[in-house]
Amino acid sequence: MTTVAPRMGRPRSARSRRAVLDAAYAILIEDGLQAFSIDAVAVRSGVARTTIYRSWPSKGLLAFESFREAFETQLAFERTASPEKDLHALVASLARLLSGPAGRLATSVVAEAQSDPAVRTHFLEDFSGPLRQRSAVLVQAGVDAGRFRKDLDVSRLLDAAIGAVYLRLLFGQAIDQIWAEQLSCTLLRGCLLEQPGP
Amino acid sequence: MTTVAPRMGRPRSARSRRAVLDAAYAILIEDGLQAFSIDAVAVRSGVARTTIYRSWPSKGLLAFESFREAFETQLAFERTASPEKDLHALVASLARLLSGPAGRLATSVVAEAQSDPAVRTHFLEDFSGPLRQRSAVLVQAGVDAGRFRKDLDVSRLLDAAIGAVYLRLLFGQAIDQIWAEQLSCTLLRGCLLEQPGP
DNA sequence: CTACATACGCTACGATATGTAGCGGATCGA
DNA sequence: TCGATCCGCTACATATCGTAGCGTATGTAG
Repeated sequence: MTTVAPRMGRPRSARSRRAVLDAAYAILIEDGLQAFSIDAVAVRSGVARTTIYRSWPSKGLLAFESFREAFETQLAFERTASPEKDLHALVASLARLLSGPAGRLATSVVAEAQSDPAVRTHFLEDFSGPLRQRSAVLVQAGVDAGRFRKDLDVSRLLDAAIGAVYLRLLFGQAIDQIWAEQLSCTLLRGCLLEQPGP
Repeated sequence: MTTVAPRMGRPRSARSRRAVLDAAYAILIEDGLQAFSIDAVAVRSGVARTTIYRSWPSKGLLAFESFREAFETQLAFERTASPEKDLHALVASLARLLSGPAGRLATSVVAEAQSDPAVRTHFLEDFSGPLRQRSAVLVQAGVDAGRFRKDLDVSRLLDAAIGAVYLRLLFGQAIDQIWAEQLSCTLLRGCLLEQPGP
């Protein structure tokens, strides 16, 4: 990706960088992964193709950086007095975010990751991992507070929650708030100590 | 895909068809999606490139048909006296199947589906849909038998179960039987009427 | 202010893949 | 045998990739 190390000579153009990322975003949103190529980004951004190659070694990593910008991880990691509500809010905000432009970018990145190991690595380490970590803390707090089962497998719960969202995303099915609520409810029943009434 | 309508004249060569599908399978398994192209399949199979185009309009649909063959849907849809065990068995068999070659093919197909609507449609209608339908019947049987909550949202439960498996698959994490057991346990706690002891 | 290091835009090139067209010969059903 | 269709082959046009080299622009260090 972009090197952070200080360099000599002329620095990279911030305007070009912006133009490229904006063009990549627009193409992925408007025309989809199929229309996404370094060539297309070069034309749309007005930046020379060779210049793009200097900053991004592959279209996959360019897509990832565009995705990362769009996904300004403002998920609901707030911890309130109610772990149940926190989980509802977490799933709901994830669903809301991925039902928008960021979701479309995410599908492209995941697809690219299947043929580009570098994309997979960045996606896991720079994005999915930290996000999952914060989610785990939230759920674990519910366990520690005695509201969730002591032996709850937080990791599997997150596999299920996050996986469900991605599943619908990748298969082009709508992700609305009702669906999110239903999902978190279904998952939550597996977390609560008290049994819901008949 | 392959037309079923009876035709006049010389029929399509079964040997060529086999060689193409075998080559596609081998390339996807051994070298991955990145190395998968009509060209590569033509070289490996010994079948002319133009001949391949006559049967498969895109590499995505070729990958899908190869996947479909590999995934000889022998999942555990058996219905025993224990809905819990049935669900465990279902998740376990799905995990076992996708942890093998079929899983690698699946990632390729899902990736292709992100840029090829035809692949997505076929995947959903010819594969995922029917499979999900059968799974739903199994889970619903547990509800009807009074072993699962009456108000269980079967559809969301399947989103979670299937999504979790795909999530790990797409991100290259191991899918073993222990993981599958943990997953179905976590999900099941949300299905049982009786509360597990403390 | 000058010198240097690097980025930029441009052109060009070779490699690979896509998808189509047409030909002669092969192979099946009627 | 006849006709329809398929197969393998060659050829072609287009697209994308990734790299190299050139002259010029634009920063920073001294």
